[in-house]
Amino acid sequence: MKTTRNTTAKTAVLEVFEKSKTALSHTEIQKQLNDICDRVTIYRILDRLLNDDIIHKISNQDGTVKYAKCNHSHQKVHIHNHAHFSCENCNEITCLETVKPSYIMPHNYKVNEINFTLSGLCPKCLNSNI
Amino acid sequence: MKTTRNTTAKTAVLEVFEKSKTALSHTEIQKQLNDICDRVTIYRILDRLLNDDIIHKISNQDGTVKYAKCNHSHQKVHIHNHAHFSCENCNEITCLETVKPSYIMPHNYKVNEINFTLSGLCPKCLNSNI
DNA sequence: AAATTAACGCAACAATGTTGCTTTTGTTTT
DNA sequence: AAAACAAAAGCAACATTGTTGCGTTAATTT
Ligand SMILES: [Mn+2]
Ligand SMILES: [Mn+2]
Ligand SMILES: [Zn+2]
Ligand SMILES: [Zn+2]
Repeated sequence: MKTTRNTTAKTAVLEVFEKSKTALSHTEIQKQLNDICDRVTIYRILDRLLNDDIIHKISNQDGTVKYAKCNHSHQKVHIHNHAHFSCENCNEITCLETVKPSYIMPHNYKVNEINFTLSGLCPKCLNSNI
Repeated sequence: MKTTRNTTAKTAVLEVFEKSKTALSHTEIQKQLNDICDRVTIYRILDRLLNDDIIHKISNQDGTVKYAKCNHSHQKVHIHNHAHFSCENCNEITCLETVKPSYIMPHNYKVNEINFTLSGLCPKCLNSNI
């Protein structure tokens, strides 16, 4: 059985996530790490963290991919049913943990996951744009 | 004022969309066109069709980008508020024109657009997997 | 038919992500 | 504490996707 190790790079990446209030792209993580490791290493760390349900991936409408820490209290079954907000002005993506959409599906579909992203102006940008 | 022209390549791309029941990626379009034009040309045609609200763009959770024809009856204000379904088995993406999520947002956000993608098994794959 | 310019083809480039292979390092075992 | 083991890192090379500049082609107007 394959065990996971706590390397310095992985710890550093986790610290970056811990400090950030918003979701982060691979490039943003790399910049914050000040090149303490190779970019491939960051990709592999992200893969592991995704696999261990420590972070989740958010694909934005514009094609950018970001990652954010999961803040669930380690349930057995891990479901990401919350929405995300993408600000058109500052391009920050935040988890909206409280926003869970309700919807009616046609028959004969099996839904395993949902991805609900809203875009517009975040509170910060809305206030500064009065 | 810049006018748009009906070129053979653009007409061919539109025909591909017309024939397809599912959303198409740039690569899928290129294959169906049998290289009648350069790949850059397809990108530029897609840009124009997006701009003219003839197609809309769907970014999937896995990072793939697809496009589908808009089937609205040319309203003045164009809103894409329908959901999309992404099949984990056949990787097809379809518009769910009838599925429109309801949700409650926190204050101080201005929502301009929503992007709601569900993934799982489509009716076709669900039936063949019994 | 000639003029105009949107659109095309091609080459070059950029961003993002993946893979193979050797070396390093975290963890377990002796 | 040293040796053994294997996960993870580093590095180079490659793949995919999308963009840009520029000379040429072709759709549309005059
Ligand atoms: Mn989570
Ligand atoms: Mn539409
Ligand atoms: Zn903002
Ligand atoms: Zn399917």
